[in-house]
Amino acid sequence: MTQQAPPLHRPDGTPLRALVVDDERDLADVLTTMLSYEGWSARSAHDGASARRIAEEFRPDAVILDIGLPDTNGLEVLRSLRATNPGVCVLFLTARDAVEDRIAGITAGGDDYVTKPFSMEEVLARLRGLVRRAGVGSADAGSAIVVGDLTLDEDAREVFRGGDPIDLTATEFELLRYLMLNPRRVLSKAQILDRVWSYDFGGRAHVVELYISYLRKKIDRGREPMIHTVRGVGYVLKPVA
Amino acid sequence: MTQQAPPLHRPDGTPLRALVVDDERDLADVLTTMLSYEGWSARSAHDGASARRIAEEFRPDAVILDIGLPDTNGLEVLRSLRATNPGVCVLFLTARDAVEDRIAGITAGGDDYVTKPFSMEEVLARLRGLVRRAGVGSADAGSAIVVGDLTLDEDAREVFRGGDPIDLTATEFELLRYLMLNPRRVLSKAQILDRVWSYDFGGRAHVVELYISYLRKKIDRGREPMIHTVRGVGYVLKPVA
DNA sequence: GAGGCAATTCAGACGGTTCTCAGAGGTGGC
DNA sequence: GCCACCTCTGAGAACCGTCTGAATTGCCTC
Repeated sequence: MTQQAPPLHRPDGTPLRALVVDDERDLADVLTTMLSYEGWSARSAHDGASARRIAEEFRPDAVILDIGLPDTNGLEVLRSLRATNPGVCVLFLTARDAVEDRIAGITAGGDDYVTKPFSMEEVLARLRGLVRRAGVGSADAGSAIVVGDLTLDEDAREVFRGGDPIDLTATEFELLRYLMLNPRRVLSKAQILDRVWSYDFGGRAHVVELYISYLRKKIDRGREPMIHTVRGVGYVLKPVA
Repeated sequence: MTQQAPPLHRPDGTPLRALVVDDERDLADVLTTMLSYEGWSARSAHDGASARRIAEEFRPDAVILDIGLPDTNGLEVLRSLRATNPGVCVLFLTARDAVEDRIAGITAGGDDYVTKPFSMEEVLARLRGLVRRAGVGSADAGSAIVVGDLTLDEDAREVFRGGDPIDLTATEFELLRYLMLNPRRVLSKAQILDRVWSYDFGGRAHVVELYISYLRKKIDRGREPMIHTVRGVGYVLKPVA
């Protein structure tokens, strides 16, 4: 729900364009909607043929492509995308058990991939990374997020609080990144769950409390706290004075 | 009921449109009526089929959707809404105990949800937040409400009186927000109760007095008072000087 | 000034939320 | 295959917010 208004726009000022290609309509719709909220111009396609057609006319800067499409070979789609939109960034979606080396082959050109089921945060972060490295978006974007004396580097996967390095697990990192992308904004547990945990996660908001507690130990312990509880609502990350 | 006339209109000057989808007719009607008073163009639907039909023709900017609909799967309705009205804001209504398992995964970036039983203030605030962040309404709307030297920030859930931060509980916050949305207007206790407390609250207006007393302690103590009692009628919030 | 009613405030009970710990289960690395 | 680490579940305890009831204060009228 955040609408981060990241500096995602082309040199001419129009928003970056993303095309979502997935035959699971619900998933494609959710991704498309979310991308719109994040400042992208987003469209979706549910099969290879329409993907090709839309890509030609829409001219996306990035494509989120499920390579497990049923009607067409995902690689087919990829090839025609590349033919009509040379230089487009591609983020692959793939089932967990898909053969790893096949992925490695097709992502050679600087593309990236995410395994299903993924979290929204993961997809967005990867996409941001892709366009940043491709130099498509506005130039100023670095790979670090800064809130007060907290720094999080996406590429290096490093976190510092006032010079001290902080070791985080994967989940802790994603949670902190989400908080840092929304400083001073109170985020509900449901919101956090939706964004940081996989879309098929069945558990309840209790995990959020648990991971907030982990983060506090690593980030706030012995310091002026940055993570605050808003009882009955959620959590906020605030820079210290 | 207040008729706040917030700046809710589309670029072309017509009011924002909201569709309420709930099979509890009474509740849907109350919501629809209230939205109309608040300056929305509002309509209601009581099942999935009519929701779909109305949405297509009415083209709402926001939808309030009970995902516990009996005849249809709420998710079905959601899908067809998304298909015909891409980018529409959705505010989900859900029973308290059904919450966290089902919601996760269906809320795309900008959606939000409220658990039944809710207060009108809660629904309105969430809805305002949705359209504000989606950038649908008039552009000037920030997340802060200001009355005199009192400031209330919805996103950060922060309140300041003349620079001093003020810590409020959830109920206190909602009450103050309602007062601040109606400065200089005398609000009766019944009105406040209807608006700030859940629709199934059985208690009496005494709680309103109690919470006004809490608010005074936090906001007015040691300062020129802003909250005034109008004996036999209700309360008013006035900017000082 | 007395009486009555409205409003305020206090104190305490109750219930829900949140935090934290300990451990089970799973995953990936070696 | 074994080990280390990560993630999640469940339970208990502490904490905090909400509401009730009763006592007190203040206001208005007669």
